[in-house]
Amino acid sequence: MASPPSLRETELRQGIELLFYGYRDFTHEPDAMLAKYGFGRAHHRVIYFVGRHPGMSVTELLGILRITKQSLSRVLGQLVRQGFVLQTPGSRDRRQRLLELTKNGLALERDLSENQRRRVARAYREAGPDAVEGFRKVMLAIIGDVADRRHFDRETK
Amino acid sequence: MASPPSLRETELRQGIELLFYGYRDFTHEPDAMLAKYGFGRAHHRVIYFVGRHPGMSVTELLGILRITKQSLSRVLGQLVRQGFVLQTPGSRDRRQRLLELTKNGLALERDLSENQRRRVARAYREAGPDAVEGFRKVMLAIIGDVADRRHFDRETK
DNA sequence: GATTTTATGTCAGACATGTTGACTTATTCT
DNA sequence: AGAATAAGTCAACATGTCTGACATAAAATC
Repeated sequence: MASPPSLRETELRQGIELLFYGYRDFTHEPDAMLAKYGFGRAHHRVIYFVGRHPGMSVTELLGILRITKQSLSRVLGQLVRQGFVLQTPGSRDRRQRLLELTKNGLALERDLSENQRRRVARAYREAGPDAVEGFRKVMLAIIGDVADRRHFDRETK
Repeated sequence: MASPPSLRETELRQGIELLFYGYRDFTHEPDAMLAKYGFGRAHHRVIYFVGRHPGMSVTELLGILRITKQSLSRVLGQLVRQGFVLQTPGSRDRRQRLLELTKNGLALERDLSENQRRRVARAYREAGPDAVEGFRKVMLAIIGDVADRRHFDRETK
């Protein structure tokens, strides 16, 4: 038989599994809601980040999502054609297509995020403020990209 | 203009984004490693859980992954044919195909998980023991399925 | 012992999401 | 004028997921 795992290894394995199960359950219900519109998780991500950063450019969105523009193009095109996202040429740089949610897009965003907000809110309430602070610390440290960590610094604004 | 988000909403939105960025970065490097074998994230999950629960049945694995058997079948079939997973009929119930990793499978599992273990280890070290305890509490509370939460109760064994 | 349920596998077809590569258009920068 | 940038488009393909239908073997039940 192999030697039993050390306490440390057990701890790390638990961390890995918490992330797996947590993310699986975190995305499950929104996925089901999106399916009713014929959309998938990719649409949710676009709607979420456009809602978060109204007036952002396509390039900025690509930088957050880390997918190719061809992948984005399909999803974004559907959302624009179906009236959830509006594109307007940038005034400073007219090559840009600045993105924002339409009224319908805002409603869908609220609907989708509401579910995740509720889940996170429940978890935060159950776990308590100190645990929340610990959760934030660990998740921030898991995020490898320093630029991404910065999203969370000034974000009390 | 819309009213500014409450502190509580900002907090919840941060939680949502921490999970998005965290999971994206958590899976990014293993995904790249798997691509070299022509495998994807689904293969990783199978290898991981079979390694964690040697001798588990296909039904048990389906219960953890929450995908259909047709989806699993393709991934599992590749892993079996390429000699990473071994199937043996159950002795008690000979309908079952009990799953375990081969020598190659074990090596691949170590290779893949090592990356994630390192990332989690670094995050745990940076954040400190109290933060880790908080992280565990919050993630457990995010996991909706009570049966899944139970994985983590007795898991110090 | 006959019937039903369970565990697993398989085939076929579809869809969502992602990739690479090549090319176009409009605009801005040098 | 020429190079670089922002965005879009077309084509082809890989992966992972799904539904639906059906097959086989073994176990459980009536």
